[in-house]
Amino acid sequence: MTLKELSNILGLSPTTVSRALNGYPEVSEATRKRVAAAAREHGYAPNTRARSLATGRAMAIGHVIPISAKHEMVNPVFGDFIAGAGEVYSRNGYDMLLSVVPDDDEDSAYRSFITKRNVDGIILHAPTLNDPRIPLLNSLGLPYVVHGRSSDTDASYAWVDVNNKRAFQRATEFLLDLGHRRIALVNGLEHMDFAIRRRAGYEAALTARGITPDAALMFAGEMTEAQGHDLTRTLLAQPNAPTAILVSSMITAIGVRRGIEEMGLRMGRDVSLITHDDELSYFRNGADIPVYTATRSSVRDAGRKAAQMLIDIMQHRDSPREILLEADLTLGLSTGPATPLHAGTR
Amino acid sequence: MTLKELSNILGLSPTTVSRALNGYPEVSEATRKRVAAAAREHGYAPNTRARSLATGRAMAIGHVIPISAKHEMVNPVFGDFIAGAGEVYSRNGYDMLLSVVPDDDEDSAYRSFITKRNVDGIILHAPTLNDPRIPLLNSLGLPYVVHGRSSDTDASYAWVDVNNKRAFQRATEFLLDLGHRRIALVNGLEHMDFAIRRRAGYEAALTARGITPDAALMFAGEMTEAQGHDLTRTLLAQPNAPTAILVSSMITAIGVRRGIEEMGLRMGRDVSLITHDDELSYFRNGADIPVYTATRSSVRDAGRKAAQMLIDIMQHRDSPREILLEADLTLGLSTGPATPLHAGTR
DNA sequence: TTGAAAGCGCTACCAC
DNA sequence: GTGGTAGCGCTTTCAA
Repeated sequence: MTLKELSNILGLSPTTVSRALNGYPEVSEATRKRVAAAAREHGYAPNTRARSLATGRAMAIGHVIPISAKHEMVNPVFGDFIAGAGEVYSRNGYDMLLSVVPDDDEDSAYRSFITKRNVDGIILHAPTLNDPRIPLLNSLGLPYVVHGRSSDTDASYAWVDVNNKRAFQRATEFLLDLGHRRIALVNGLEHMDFAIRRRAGYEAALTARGITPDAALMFAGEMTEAQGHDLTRTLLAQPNAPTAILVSSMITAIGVRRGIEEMGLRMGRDVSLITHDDELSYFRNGADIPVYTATRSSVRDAGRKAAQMLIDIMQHRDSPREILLEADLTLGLSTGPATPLHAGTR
Repeated sequence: MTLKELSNILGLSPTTVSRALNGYPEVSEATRKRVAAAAREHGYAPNTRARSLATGRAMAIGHVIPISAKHEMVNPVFGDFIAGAGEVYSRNGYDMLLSVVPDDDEDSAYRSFITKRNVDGIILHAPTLNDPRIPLLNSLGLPYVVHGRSSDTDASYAWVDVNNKRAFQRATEFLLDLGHRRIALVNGLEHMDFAIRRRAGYEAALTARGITPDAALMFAGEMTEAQGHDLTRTLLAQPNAPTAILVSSMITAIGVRRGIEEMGLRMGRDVSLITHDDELSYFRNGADIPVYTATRSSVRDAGRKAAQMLIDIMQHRDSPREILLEADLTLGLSTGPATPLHAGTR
């Protein structure tokens, strides 16, 4: 069913039908009703391609999802972000275009979005320190919003971010309050902006209590299970092992837990683990493990906010261009002590 | 840069330039070279919208990602599947359109894809028992491939699936080999087809050893951490507790682990856990926990295969319409005994 | 081997 | 308030 066919059925011109359907004011109420009814009856919906060719707007937004070229891993938070953004898009009539590319070849994806002209805007994921894509997009002149921030960039840009620094600062403080002094940090790769901020929060909390961050307790790497496992075994086998571990990713945390298990240690008794994800919904059961954060829901919320911001930008609506979300922190109580561990405890 | 502008620069007609760029045979080699060079130089790429309006092909494929209306959770495997599919799409010039919808309102997404005519094909995710979307899509006449299968459906359809039954059968056999007799199953919701097949595998393995599946040890629910945690506590507090737990999801397994920790039990000593995900990469370290599967990579592979199959269908190419992938099983060895647990062990 | 022109389905300008 | 019509940028006959 095309606009022309529909207008023939109605005995109206395509012009009028189009106007009626698109809410133009100069159409009589009676006609509008009649047109709407006929459209519904015949299951008419405008052809997106034709419309966007005529209007010049693609009514679509592009997401470039980088995957680690090495591990072929997709960061699970993207799913949450995408879900939040998708909600807002569909409410506003936008389509979501996804482009999954190895993280060593992202530029081409952006350029292709632009030259093929099939999106009106872009969400930029996983920004790094001084991210080169920001000046690239600025020069290309395509509206965009960054999911995260990029430290050390001169360029200005619109962004939505979770307060990673504050979240990690609070988590660290929590462990300090429990008496822990040797707290390890298992972080993401530190060219990623979020990882830099998380470390900053961790260090700030330690420093505020007069503890000098110990390089031997800080790790940055790909957020895989294996990484978490291997690091944990190494860490806990040290003569001066940490009593608590702060982990930057749910996936890595699985490996960390396994490492702890393998060492024959018990969570909450021998070692405390805080993971940066919402493992908290069942905390009510009186677990003796400190539990922290809710990034999954924060990330979904960030998706909603970023999508709305981008739409506002594209439609020249005035609204904030920088949004910092708190990670909806919830901390549990631990009954576990903070005694040092020794090699070979197992 | 439009085709017309480019043709003006070259002193050729748009027709010729179009033909040269699209590999039509009647263009002279010299012209083709000249055109290609100019296109590259001026960064010309055809406007997707215009092209697809002219050809009638959208050059895009739609994915409808259902999210649990209750939990707002996105199944992490979608990320892996999408990544695999995206790879194939971009190699073949297709865009990927994502539509994230609550699982109680999926029909509208399919219909909208079709009426708006912005995709040439669809990948159907998360099929249920006798999934109504299959006849719907058959009647709509849009090419599609199912990621998974739908038991009890008369209709025929193209699909790519992982061998869930065999994977769970093997995992169960592995636990049986270790001496376990009371093995719990923490499964996904059993209107989902994959969950039905997993249970079938579990039951088949038990039955083959003369063990009658015990309804008190089988659970089906949303695959959340909380679910895994609560179930595990309940399970292990029973007088006749299981000695091993087979878990259907990486996320749920996190909760199960926590439940085990909270009960004061030790993995591999008091209880064995097998999770359906690739926790195996670091098994070489001599963990004493049985470890199983590699769905993440299988799922990515399924994404690739499904995308290719859909493209083949759309381009009327002959190829298999049903692909069953093995889950790339790797089983570790457990040193854990299979002794019964008692309430209050903690 | 190349080009002119129609048309994909829609919007938007200009008349009435 | 309604309708005619010229494009949007491309592909695809048909003619040369």
